[in-house]
Amino acid sequence: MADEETILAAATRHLNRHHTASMGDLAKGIGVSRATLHRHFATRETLLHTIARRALDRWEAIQDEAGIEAAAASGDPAALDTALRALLRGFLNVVDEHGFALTVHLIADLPALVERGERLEDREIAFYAALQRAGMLRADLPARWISGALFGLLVALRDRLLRGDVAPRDIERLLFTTFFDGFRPAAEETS
Amino acid sequence: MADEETILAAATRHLNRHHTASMGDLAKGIGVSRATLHRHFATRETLLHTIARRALDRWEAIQDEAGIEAAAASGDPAALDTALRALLRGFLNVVDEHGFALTVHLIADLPALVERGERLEDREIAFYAALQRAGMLRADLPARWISGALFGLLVALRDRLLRGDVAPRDIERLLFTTFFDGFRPAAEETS
DNA sequence: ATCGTTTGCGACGAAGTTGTCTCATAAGAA
DNA sequence: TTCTTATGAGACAACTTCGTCGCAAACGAT
Repeated sequence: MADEETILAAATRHLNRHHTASMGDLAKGIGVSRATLHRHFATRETLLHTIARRALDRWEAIQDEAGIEAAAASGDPAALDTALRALLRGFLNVVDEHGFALTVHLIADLPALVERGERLEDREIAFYAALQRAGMLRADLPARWISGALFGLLVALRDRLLRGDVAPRDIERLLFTTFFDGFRPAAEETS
Repeated sequence: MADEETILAAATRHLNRHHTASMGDLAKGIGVSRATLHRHFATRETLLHTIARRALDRWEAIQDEAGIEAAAASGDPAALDTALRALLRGFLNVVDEHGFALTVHLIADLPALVERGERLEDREIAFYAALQRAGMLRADLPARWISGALFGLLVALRDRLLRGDVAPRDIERLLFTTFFDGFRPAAEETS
């Protein structure tokens, strides 16, 4: 019953909703006793850091599976485009479990994790910069802002998902078209 | 020294950084004693709700000053465009003080505030819908998603501001162009 | 100078949380 | 079955936070 991975996922989902949940709250939400929770994670801090580490693992895996480094190195527009879309789809796959806005605060006190997060972010920003050089993304905006804006869109998407305002099958279209095109109507040839 | 408005603003800024700060932490961060803090706000809950109420006040004022209701009622494209830009600028003015992502969680336990937030959100969504009808915003996306995405962009902007990644004077341009145009490069006539 | 107000400081009990422990029970493998 | 392991329930002290209080000092207006 007590698959550690299961506990972590449940705890993450619960923390997504109630950021300040105590160990007792979490145990109840997960469906295990507080003692069991403590057997798996000696400390509340340990649990939080484990969750954060797992989120970073996922993030890194998504980047790797999308092949952003190879694509950036190649500079090939087609490869870059493919990698970008794979990256976004990877984020969408975990958008419901991982509270992106939350993760950052979970690790604020552990320099090693903070630094690892920054490395992942830098790697991603370098990828966006490559996309800009290849003409696949606007070059008149900082690559760092592209990263930040995408992050914000994912946060918003997750929020809307939680509130049931958007359907899961729509999120890919919403993210892609918003990220690429924004909200200005396509210029039409007015007759 | 103890202007209540000053205390609220300082507490808000501090909570933006440390979501779980105790009354002692807040008092220290603000620069007053814990007793004084309790004299102004009997309970931590009271303080949080006051902050949330203030955020809702600001939000409503921004909507009012932008004149989104009149613009939506008129249906006039020019008026709608003016109101939209005023709305965005209004948000930008408070983006550094108010943690948008935070506010929602502060009021989660007070139905009256939740409801008020939903009313403001609905009013804004009606405004976006009017913009869509007038052809000023894409009509192929839910107005509710427009609202959410804008929210996400503001969260991201605030985050980048806090981290010093973007300059205050750039945020208006970043927000406007991202919101309207996204990150796809403008189609160029390749020679 | 004096009075009234506000503030900081320190203390207090009440309440909640944390981490540890014990014990009885349930589950599973040999 | 029997033995091993994992679990739930409960109790425990240590710690933190909270809300309140009393008191002395600082401040401001008259």
